[in-house]
Amino acid sequence: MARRQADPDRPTISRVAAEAGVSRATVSRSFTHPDLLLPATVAKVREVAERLGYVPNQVAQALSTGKAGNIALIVPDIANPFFSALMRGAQAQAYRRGYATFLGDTDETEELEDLLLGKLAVQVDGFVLASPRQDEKRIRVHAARRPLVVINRDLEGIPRVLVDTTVGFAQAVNLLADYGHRTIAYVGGPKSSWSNQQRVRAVEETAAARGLKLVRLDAVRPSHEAGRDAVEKVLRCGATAALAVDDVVAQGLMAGLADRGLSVPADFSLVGCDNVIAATTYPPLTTIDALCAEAGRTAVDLLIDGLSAEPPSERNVIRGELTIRASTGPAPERHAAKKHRSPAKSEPPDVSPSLPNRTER
Amino acid sequence: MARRQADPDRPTISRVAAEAGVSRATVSRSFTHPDLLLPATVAKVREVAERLGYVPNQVAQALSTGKAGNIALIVPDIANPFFSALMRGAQAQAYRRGYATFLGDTDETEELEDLLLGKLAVQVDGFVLASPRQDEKRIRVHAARRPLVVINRDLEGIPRVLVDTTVGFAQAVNLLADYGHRTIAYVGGPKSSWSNQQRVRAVEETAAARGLKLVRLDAVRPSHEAGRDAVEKVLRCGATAALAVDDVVAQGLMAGLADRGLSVPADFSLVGCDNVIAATTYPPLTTIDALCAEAGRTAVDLLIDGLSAEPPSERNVIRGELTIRASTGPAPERHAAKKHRSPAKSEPPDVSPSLPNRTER
DNA sequence: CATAGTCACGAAACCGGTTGCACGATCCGT
DNA sequence: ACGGATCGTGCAACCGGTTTCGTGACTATG
Repeated sequence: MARRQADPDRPTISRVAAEAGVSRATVSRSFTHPDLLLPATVAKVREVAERLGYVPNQVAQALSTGKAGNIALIVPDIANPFFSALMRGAQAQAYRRGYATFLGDTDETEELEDLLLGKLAVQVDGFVLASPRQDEKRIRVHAARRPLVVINRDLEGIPRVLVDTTVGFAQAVNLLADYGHRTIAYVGGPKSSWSNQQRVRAVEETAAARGLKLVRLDAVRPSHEAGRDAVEKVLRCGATAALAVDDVVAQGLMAGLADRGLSVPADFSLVGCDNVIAATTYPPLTTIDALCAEAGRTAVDLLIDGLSAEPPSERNVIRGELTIRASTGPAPERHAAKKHRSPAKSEPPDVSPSLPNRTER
Repeated sequence: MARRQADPDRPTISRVAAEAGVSRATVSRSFTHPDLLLPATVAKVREVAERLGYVPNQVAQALSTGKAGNIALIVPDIANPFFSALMRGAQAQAYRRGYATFLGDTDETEELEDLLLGKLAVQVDGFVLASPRQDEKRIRVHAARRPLVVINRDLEGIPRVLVDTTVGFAQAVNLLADYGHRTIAYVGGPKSSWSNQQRVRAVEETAAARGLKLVRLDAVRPSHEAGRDAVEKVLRCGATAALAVDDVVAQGLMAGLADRGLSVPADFSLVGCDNVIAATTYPPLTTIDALCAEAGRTAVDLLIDGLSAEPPSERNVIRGELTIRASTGPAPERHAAKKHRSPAKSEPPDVSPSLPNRTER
């Protein structure tokens, strides 16, 4: 026996019980069900516990009760600012509600996602799974074993929070149309991404409605390089504006355009999505706010609420709206695009009928 | 009794033992000390376990052995790309070595840092504490209770990994001097940040050695806004180049300069630090590579190695070197700074001779 | 062929909590 | 004054593993 406990002087429930002259059960109850005891008893136990610096051992509690007091957050890529922001919101909320957070980075692979969900299962009371890359079947298997809230994937029967950017993308396409752009491009992300599919659809529909020519390009992994590499194709097809699946790709596009001597928004207009690095680029990106932090927070609330009560409202939609900054402007005059150097001082057209009034910066 | 276990059909060691016709002890040993058993027995148990889908319950193991199989990663701000990158490296390495990772975001406050270290202590075998904001005393208290590896703070007696950017900053100052800049600015970060202190010193020394005038500005929190806001002061003091405590601040400076119609590097040169968003700005930032992922990985290795063997090498220095990109160039001609529009195609001067060799501490 | 020494395995204690049940004390009604 | 609730607390089982110690079988030795 006597495997050494790592923290040797940490008092246990037995020590407190002995010191206070009560049983271990009473000490336990003083903390978990004080209403069952005499106030005087509770006070005495608490006093002794305080003096000894006793803190219940969470691992033992977890084993005994089956409640770990932990949740896990599984994301495809920590370094992607969208997920960083989401994690930040989620972790803070979990902490506020007394839960500690495990972190899993799946490196955008299904295998790791599956493995992590399996490995962490015992240690947590539930999962927040952001933008899963895995197929639906496996997700359902995991959801059956442990409470699980999904972010940005629409799975019937599983509690989920969805950031609806369709309205935002429609607004963006309308903005570009109002600005006189006739050919626009959409630079997309992974096929398996629900967000991407949703955005594609919104852009296609609105472009059709406004009679715009739309060119679709797909980036396998949504990265800066992917954006930069897409520029050539975008320009070749004659587009004068592009919408990107996220801000990172949009920033990549911006760099690629700058490399070719094109300036934004004078020569080309750009719209991102997420609003997470959008304010820090130059020029600041017009983008659809994905309310990442709120999504993370909501997912955690949903999960934790669902642990005590019955599973909560299943489909929670957060609507992201367009935030207009400086990367969008009037279409350049035809065939005068290159080396056109007027700072585009013209005001945005009055697009109010088709636009929200939210015009930051 | 019968507090309900959350995962009802998960087989336990007893079920496996019964099914295999052996005792629980034997099942346990089949996994932890197979050398003590007959190969045939091990094979049989393994087979049954496999069939039942048995996986040892990590919580029970933790309680019994005192080894949790978890580590915690405490950072001041998840959303800061430097820490994102670091976490990515750390988490991946922990996973590779069979450890799960807790995540703590301290929101740049000492209090949360202290609280998180306390709360998580039972659940983890050790901590990686990145860029602590807390005072040394408290850190030592925590280090005494649990193995702890610090990143970017030089605390005698505590295993630590330090990203030494002094050489890189010296190289950067020399580069600027060679380019003909006479007045340069350093835009710093939090006082409590070891990295910042170290960088200040390197810049001061090298600037003095090269006879440059140096202006120091401090940003309380290293953010984009802080960088942007610093531009006015920087310009007012006549600097033609600036070094920033990190890439985020540098990017903020870039935006502020652009707002004033100044272009980089033609009118002003800029150097960042970390090399984490540096390649994605436009123009790409000259920066000092802080090898974030490597730092995270090293810290985790140090920590885990230290759990079995005796505490490892204490002071581990990773040297970050200058990465020259496009944000640095020749100093503009005097009083001709504004609206100067030559793309500065000149090659960087050869900076090697004036570089210091190893300026540690 | 008796005895000591190995070896593989099982019984049971233990990690540090929680909780069902029993028991004794107090309180109440009649 | 007595019987039955009610209440506060302790006993002991339990969560699911690990590990010490002991035991019986088998082997080696004299």
